[in-house]
Formats: sequence, C-alpha cells, structure tokens
Amino acid sequence: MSLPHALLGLLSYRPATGYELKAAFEQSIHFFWNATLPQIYRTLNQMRERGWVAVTVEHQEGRPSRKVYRVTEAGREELRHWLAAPPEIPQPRDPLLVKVFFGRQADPAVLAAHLKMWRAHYAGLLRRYEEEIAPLIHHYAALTGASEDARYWSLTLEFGRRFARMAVDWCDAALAAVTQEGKVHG
Amino acid sequence: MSLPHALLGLLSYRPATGYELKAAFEQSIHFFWNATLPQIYRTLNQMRERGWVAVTVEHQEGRPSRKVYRVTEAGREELRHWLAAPPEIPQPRDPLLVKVFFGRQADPAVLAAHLKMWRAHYAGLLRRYEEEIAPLIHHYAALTGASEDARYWSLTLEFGRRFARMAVDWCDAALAAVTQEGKVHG
DNA sequence: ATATAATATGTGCATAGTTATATATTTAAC
DNA sequence: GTTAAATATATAACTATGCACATATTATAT
Repeated sequence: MSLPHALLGLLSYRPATGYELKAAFEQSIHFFWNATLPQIYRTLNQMRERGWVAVTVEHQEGRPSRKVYRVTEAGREELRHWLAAPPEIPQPRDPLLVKVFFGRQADPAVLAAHLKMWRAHYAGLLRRYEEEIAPLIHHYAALTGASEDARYWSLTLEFGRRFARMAVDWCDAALAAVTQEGKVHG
Repeated sequence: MSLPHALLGLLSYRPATGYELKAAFEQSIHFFWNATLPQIYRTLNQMRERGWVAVTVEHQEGRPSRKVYRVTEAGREELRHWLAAPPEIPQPRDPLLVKVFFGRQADPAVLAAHLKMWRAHYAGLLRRYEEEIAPLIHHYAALTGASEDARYWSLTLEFGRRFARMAVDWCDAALAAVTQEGKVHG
C-alpha cells in the first residue's frame, strides 16, 4: 500500500494538516494514486500510532483546532526503506475495456458514446497537464531546494502525458472500428 | 464494480464452473480487470442470490461435485443494461510512479533498478500479447459464432499493446534522465 | 439577510479485494 | 512408489477503499 508513504513523502517537504495534504494530493499524487479525506485522516492516525509522524495541535479560540502533522526520524527512515523496496506491478482495472471486450452484445451507438466520453476525459487531462500541472512544477522548481525534486515530478508528469495521448489515440482507432461496423470496403 | 458483469459476459459464451471462469479470466479480462478465486466464488454466490445465474451440481462418484453456472434471462438483461451504462473512469494506482515522484530522496541506482524491473515486465507483456494472446483470439475467431466477438477482443488487445509500448518507452526516457544525474553536458 | 463554498476533523457502514487455510481427487513427473 | 502439480470448491480473517453523514467556523457571493 502506497498511501502512508505518499503522505510521508508530502510531509517530508513541510508539515501539514490532513486537509492540506488532501489539497496537495489533488495537484500531484492524485494522478497516479487516489485518496479520499476520511482515508487520509485514518491513515494519519495509523502513522502516528507507528511513530512515523508527530502531531501538534494548534488551538484557536472559537475555531476547530488544526492538527499539524510532521515526519519523525522514524518516519523518514520508513520512507527511505519503502523507496528502496521494489514497487508492486499495478493491477489495471478499467470498466471501459470490460465493456469493449463484450461490446458485440452492446448497441454500437452506445459503445461509441462511451468511447467518446472516455476520449474527452483523457483529452481534458492532457490539457490540464499542460495548462495547470506543468506550470505548477515550474513554479515549485523556482523555490529554493525544490529544483532537484522537480526533475522527478516532471518524470511522472511525462508518464501522465504519454498515457493520456495513448488513450486518446487508441480511442480514435476504436471509434473508427466500432462505427465502421457493417460498412463494405472495395 | 465490473466483476459480476465480467463473469456474466464470460458465462454468456458458455456455462462454466468458478475454476474454469478463473482460467478464462487469466487469458482475457485479467489484462484490464483482476480477480482472485475466492472473489469469483463469492461473486457467483451473490449473482445466484440475485437470480443472474443458475447452478447445476454435477455429482460424480468419489469426486467433488462440479458446480456449473449458467446465465439466466435476468442475467442477460442485467449484462445488456450494464453495457449500456456509462463506464466509470478508472482511478490509476501505480506505486512505481509514487516512488519516482519522491525519487530525489532515493538512491539513484535503486530507482534505476526499479525502472528496469518495471520495463522488463511491460516488455514481457508485449511479447505475451504477440505470442500468446493474439494467436488465441485468432483461434477463437475461427470458431463458429465467435468472429464478431473477436473484433472487440482485438480492440482491448490493441489497448494493451499500446499501453505496454508506451510504458517501455517512458521507462527508457526515465532511465536516461535518472542515470544521467550529475553528468555535465557541453 | 441568506446561502454557498471553503476550511477543518472526523465516525459508521458497506463494499471490494487479498491472503491464508481447509478439503479432496486426478494426473504427471521423478 | 512417492511427490508435486493441477483440478475443484470453498471459508475466515484481514486490509483497503468509498460513501454518507455529523460537526463547526469563516469568507464570499447574491
């Protein structure tokens, strides 16, 4: 499981609350590992129990207290250890491909609509990478001490770009194959 | 969730036991939706409770009985209904990308080893697609009534091919970036 | 004034998925 | 002859994830 270690990684940049970690997730890890807020809060509790993070409660009059988490030395050691362990190969799970696989039993028009929706999603992602994420990495790269990290962030962005481009291209090919159905070629 | 519907789809080709379904999975759905044996057995039970499948117990003297599942008309209706519903967009989860993202804190040599292992996996998949899966689709396409289905199976195979190729290419680029670390160009 | 969004932290329940274990038979390898 | 692998069916326990809900404050928009 990567979630506790992804949180350790984010906290290694700076201490943060669970809410702030969720926001940081949305701009980065989110594209290759997802997490909901309840999951983040629960995982932070487990990490505290294991001594990987320490909590400082910032009391504020009349407002809910902020729980600021920071990595302990044990946490940094755990992160280094996890980074050195060979990564698990991901198990792909894509409902669209299941629907395409049994596509003969579906209405070709409906299948084409699914493919178009899917294509639009990845085309949108591609735009978001260029317009939002790439500039964001540039911005953080300009900060002191972050330029080295930015090189690695860019590698994951490049993966996202290539995947999205591949998805869009495959979709076009699949759409051509699905809509061509029944036409005669000579 | 796609598992019950993937099982309905496989059973729509022919009745089968849980064990046979697992074997069929390994050669097809497996590449875009995974399932373990216990999960398949439990899901089949749920499907039976919902009336999507019917069971025939084949008693054999001195041998464990085979439970053969077949789709009911309600099951076929459910499959058609599911195929027409818009597919969920998959949430990618890839531990390697998390490790690359925080790669600055890792030993570059270890990170390179991870990337090489990952590359080897997708290069192997690519070979398997050509040598095992493509001929298999050809074989089933030759059977009466399966040629129409084979066109859709091929679309999912093509996705696998493109993904694996993209993964290998990205890996080469990432390896170059990671091992180039610290070298001076001029 | 009112509503909504954002900040901030969680609990409870349900679903989904993995690993370990148990049982029993047949077939192939050594 | 013995062992291991494949066939065949599961249950129990555990982990992970997701969705709905509860609570409270502050800032912004209408």
